[in-house]
Parts: sequence; structure tokens; C-alpha cells
Amino acid sequence: MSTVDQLCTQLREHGRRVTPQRRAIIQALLDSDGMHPTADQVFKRVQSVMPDMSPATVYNTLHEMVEIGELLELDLGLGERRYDLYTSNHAHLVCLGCGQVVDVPYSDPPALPSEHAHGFRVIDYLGVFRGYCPDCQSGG
Amino acid sequence: MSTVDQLCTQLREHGRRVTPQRRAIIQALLDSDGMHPTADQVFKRVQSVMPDMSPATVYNTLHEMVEIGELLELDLGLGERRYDLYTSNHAHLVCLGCGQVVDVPYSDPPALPSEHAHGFRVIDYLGVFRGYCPDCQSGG
DNA sequence: ATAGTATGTTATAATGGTTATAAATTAGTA
DNA sequence: TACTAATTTATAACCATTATAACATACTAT
Repeated sequence: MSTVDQLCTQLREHGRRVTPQRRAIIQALLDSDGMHPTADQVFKRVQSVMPDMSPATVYNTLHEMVEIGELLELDLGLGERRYDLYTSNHAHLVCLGCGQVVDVPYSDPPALPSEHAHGFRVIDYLGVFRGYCPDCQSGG
Repeated sequence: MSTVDQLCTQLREHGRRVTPQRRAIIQALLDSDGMHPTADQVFKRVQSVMPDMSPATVYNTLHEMVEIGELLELDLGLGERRYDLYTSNHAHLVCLGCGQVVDVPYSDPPALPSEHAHGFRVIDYLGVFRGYCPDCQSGG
């Protein structure tokens, strides 16, 4: 797992500046490791330690992190985006009931056969298993 | 590929009623096969043939179709949802530049190893290759 | 150290796809 | 043919996200 300093270095190496706000946001992402927080959840966590934080700064910083390739933005059809610091390549298991997201390691990273590539330059692959967690199976 | 009548029968078998509006929306989905239209694109297509159509009816009907399992709702991080009539299981290839979506047949349908299932009952799997199409590679 | 400047932060308003509401209409049924 | 629950519609509300512009600050070069 990365450290705040390592991720700040990544920001600097991509021409971005490091501010106290960004350090706090990165810290919040590290603290939320595996929880796949929404932007608002990151905001609330940072706000508890830096009360003047603006939501816009959280959105901006999350975008920066996505742009430099250190953060994954997940659109899981739940009405909000979730964020996940890049670690090893993994799929996601999503509960359609409560919205919880669990990491699933890949046994075999999938590849796009060139006959189906349509000339695309492929950047990454996202795999999502959708279903219902034990709690949401009983409830409905 | 299904017909309008077959999909209407599916609606009826799930306790839903068949209306002229729903027939027109289903027809528009069939006409858009492989184009992964947004709700608004479906609306505009239906409107050209049924001018009094309301956007709300399109949203409602698309939801019905998703609920009865005949339509796939895709959240590809492009700010809007795209719809795809269920056919064979396939992945999607998405251009991060222009937003076009292309179907990619699976060579091997992925399965979730039980040791990583966390007790989930898995409904389906979505695979998305993200990248840039030939046009968007040159442009930026 | 310091000043200069491009970058970042903030409050605020705007955006836009989607959802909620409630009155009018209609499909399916007895 | 009449009944009733489901559907359609216009309208307003929602809410995550994005745009804007004034203010503040991190980095750089002196």
C-alpha cells in the first residue's frame, strides 16, 4: 500500500502542487482502503479533521488522482461514483441491495482479442459481479 | 434477436400491462440494436413516431424492462446510462473520448470463485474495456 | 529570503440526468 | 360495459457533480 508521501510525489511528478488539503484527502483515501468511498464520504472524513474543507476541493483532487492514474473511479449504477486507490488489478463484487462493494482478486486478467478490438487502444478493464450480499438475500 | 411481441409477452408474464407507448419504446430499442442508446436517445426516437410521448414514460418503461431482466442498464462513467437488450453474454468496449460503446463477445464467461464470493448470490457479471477509438487516438 | 505567477481553494450558482408527485387516462377483467 | 388497478403525463423536485470567479497559496527564480 502507498503512503501519503508517495502519492504526493506522484502528484508533483505530474506537475501538480501538493497542498494540505490534498494531503488530507489522500490520507482519507488511505484510511478508507477497501471501503470504496463516495466523494461525499471522503469529504465528510476530511472535514472531521479539516473543518473548512470545501466539497469542490474533494471533487477536484479526486479527479487529479484519477488523471494521474493513482485512483480508480467506479461507476456501479448506484447513483454515485466510488473511489478506489489503485493496487493490484481486481474485480468488484457489488450488492444491488445495500450498495456495498467488495474487492475480488483476478485469477486471470482478461485480454481483448485483437479481432474484437476495432482499433481501440485499451487502457484498462473493469469487471463487476452484481448480486446480493447475505443480509440483502434474506431481506428481499 | 427478440421481437416486439415477444418482449411484450415477457412484460405481461411479469404482471405488467402492454400499452402503445411501451410497444413503441420496445420497437425503438430493437431499432437501436447495438447502439447502446441513452434514455434520451430512446425518447427522441420514439417521439418522432409518437409525438406526445413523455420522457417519464421512457424512464419508467426502461426500468420495467430492466426489472424483468430483458434489458441491461450500463453505467459507464459517461454521465448517463445506456441500455442494451439482453442477448448473449458479452463485454463492452468503451471509448473514453467520444463515448461510443461496442459489443465484445466473451471467449470465456468469467465466474466468481466461491472463496471470494463472501456469501453473495451473484446475478450477473459486467466487463468493460476502456480505451480510445481510432478517431480519438489521433485527436487527443 | 522574497516576489511573482501559475495553480489551488472556496463559496456559490448552475447543470443535467433522473426521480417523485398527483391528476387524468387506459388496459385488462369480470 | 363498467370497474379497478396500472399507466401516462406534465410538472416540480432531487442530488451528485461541474462551472464560475474571487481569493489564497505553492512553487520557482532571483
